[in-house]
Amino acid sequence: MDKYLNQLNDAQLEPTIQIEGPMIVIAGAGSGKTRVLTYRIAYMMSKGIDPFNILSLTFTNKAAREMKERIATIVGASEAKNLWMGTFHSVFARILRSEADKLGYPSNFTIYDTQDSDRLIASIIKEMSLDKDIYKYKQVRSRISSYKNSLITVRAYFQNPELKEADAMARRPRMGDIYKEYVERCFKAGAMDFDDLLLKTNELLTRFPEVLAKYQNRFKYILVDEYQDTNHSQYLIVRALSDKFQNICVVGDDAQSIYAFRGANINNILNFQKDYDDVKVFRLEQNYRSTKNIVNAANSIIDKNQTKLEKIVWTANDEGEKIKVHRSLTDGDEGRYVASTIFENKMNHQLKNSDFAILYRTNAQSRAIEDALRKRDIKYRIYGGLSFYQRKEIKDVLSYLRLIINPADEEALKRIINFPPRGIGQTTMDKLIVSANGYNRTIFEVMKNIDKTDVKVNSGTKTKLQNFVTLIESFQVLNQTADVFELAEHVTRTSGLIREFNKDGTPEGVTRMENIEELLNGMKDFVEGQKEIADTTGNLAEFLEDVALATDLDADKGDADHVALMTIHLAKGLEFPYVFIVGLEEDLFPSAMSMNTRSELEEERRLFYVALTRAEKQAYLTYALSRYRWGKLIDSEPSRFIEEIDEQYLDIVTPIEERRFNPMLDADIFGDVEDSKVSPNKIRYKPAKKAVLKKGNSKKPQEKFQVTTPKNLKPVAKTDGNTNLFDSKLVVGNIVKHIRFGTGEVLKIEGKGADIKAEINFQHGGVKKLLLRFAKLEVVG
DNA sequence: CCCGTCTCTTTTTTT
DNA sequence: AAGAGACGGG
Repeated sequence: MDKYLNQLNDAQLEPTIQIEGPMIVIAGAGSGKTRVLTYRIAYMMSKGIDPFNILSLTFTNKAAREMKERIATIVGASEAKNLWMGTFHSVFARILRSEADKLGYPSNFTIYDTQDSDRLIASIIKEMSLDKDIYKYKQVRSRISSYKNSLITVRAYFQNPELKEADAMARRPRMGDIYKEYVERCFKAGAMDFDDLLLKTNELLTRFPEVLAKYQNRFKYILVDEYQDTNHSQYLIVRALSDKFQNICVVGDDAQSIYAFRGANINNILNFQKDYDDVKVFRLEQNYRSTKNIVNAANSIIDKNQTKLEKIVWTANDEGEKIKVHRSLTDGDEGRYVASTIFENKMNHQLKNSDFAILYRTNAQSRAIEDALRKRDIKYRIYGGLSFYQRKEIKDVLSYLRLIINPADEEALKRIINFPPRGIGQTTMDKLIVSANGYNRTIFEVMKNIDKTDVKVNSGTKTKLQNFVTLIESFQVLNQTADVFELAEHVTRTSGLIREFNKDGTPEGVTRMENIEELLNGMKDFVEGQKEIADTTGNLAEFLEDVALATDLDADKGDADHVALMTIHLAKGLEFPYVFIVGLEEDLFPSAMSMNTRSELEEERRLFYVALTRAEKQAYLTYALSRYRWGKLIDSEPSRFIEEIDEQYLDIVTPIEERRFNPMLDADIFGDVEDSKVSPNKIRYKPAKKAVLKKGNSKKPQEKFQVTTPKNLKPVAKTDGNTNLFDSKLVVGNIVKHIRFGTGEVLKIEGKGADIKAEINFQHGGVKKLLLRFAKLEVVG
């Protein structure tokens, strides 16, 4: 153990060997906090503390797994295995399963994901005949979510006139009724949503003192990582569990609090010292990750925030390169700049793809970057976005499995009862739902006992319903003997899913089949893996729970060498030698949704801080002057965050080739200016006085507006044939190739911006007008 | 009841 | 640009 402790500096060592009592470690970015947490747990175990008594809550399951592995190498795998480690959601889901009966839930309750919740809420709104434009299901869901995270139960809601008033003011007086119905329907379906996993844990610990005592005694030592991102519900769980022994160690960085949108309360960390007596406070301020330029630049940003704990992050590392700031004309150009910069860096410095990360504010931004990377043949992987388990075909398979272990699961049932099509339509479903609500039974029960109910359907439909029930029941029988993989294979074949996805030979159908195959392989791995672990049964319920709480980060297939693409939120806790932060534009980052209040803006700024501090050697900030958003090309202006960085740390680069003129685009952007329809000011271009744009670039931005008119331009010859022409320089006379129509000659180009059309005379198919935005054309001459 | 087509909305971030 | 809901023909 000593050999590990010797690796720590004094500031890190102190909290590592402080075992008893409440304590907080305020850990700046890159200050080695994971190492402190890891060694601290190992140290505790080396001092004889039973791992069964240690609960360690992390932000992702991946973080937990890695930490566990690391501890295993120090104290031995058999000991480390007994640690309780995981996210709030996964740890307490596990506890809830074993205590479920106390709350009236089955132990095999389903976990509803966001999509399930959305669908249920949407159908409730419909059943209640409410106006769906006023009661938007996503808004309703997030409202319900925030009630739950603040521990406002349905009863509490109705007891609080202020809440009712607030919803009534927002023109949603029925909010409470929807909430009530939603909670009841979840309960009846034997389902908990993400927020329930925390809310029900609180309920369990408050209503059953003996249960609370049991877990207090079990978890004598509690550690919470990323404490700045805990919400009220999580806060109360931690308080309750740590109340008896008060051995609570929280670690976090208020400057990296970025989850307020899902209820995280930064005050949890700011006020921790008031919550417990004699709190020991430790600060980790030396950054080991990044260069001086990066650390100092990040400090200069976070300085602009008012709400923060005082700390000084510093580094003994090299000065390093300045942060490069790059402007592009379009998001497509931005992608190409990133791709070519990665390409050059790899060549010049012998780097791997995995040395690079590209971070963005919104998932939608990945597309332009992907295109550029693909063209450069740079391997990449997208993290997050639509995760594997949320894809339609995967959710379909999983819904069958969910229904097998929990036939009450309403959302799973509704999803698959008519997929593949079985002739059970909406009309029948509506009747079933009404009846089920009337009898206070589940839909499945009503179907099963259809003759004893008041449901009026014709005999054909009745047979179809009975066949479906029989199908599911036959799966249930098989589940007694088969493992997850065998069962799922049988289900996909017998249910007709495979046939359904196979029937159209479209590329889309092929991808779907591949995904199902991947899912089955994953199940096989799961089954194999479970055989090696003694205390688990490897059953279907466990697989589904893993899947429901898996993050995309968890599913990392490891070894492949790829550039990482992800949102900044997902990048928290990670580090990369080279980091590109793209789309640094007003309304995008900071997001237009989050600049209305000071605190929202401060959260965006913390997000930027998180992004920048991921970089070890070099950071790039890029922005585009115009970008496609919801299908339209819109102008953007550089993010205020660029200006907020002390300019001594910046290097403004905008290479010549990236400033090349692009007739298709520029005809529109600049055409308006020349027509004087729009004053130059309205083109949201930073005025020259801004330091950011002045420096390092002899060509002043304003000059660009007078550069030229489209007709003066000679089209640049295309080199790579695959480019979508909208990004390129199509002119009259070009010979192009279309996937369906074959080759043809461009006769005319008309329209502006997103609506640019080309009239093309195809050899087969004659003259067509194509929207260049969509047409996949290749220039051949 | 099914399915294709059209229109409309929607996009911030995630366990 | 993609999904969800509405609509209408079969």
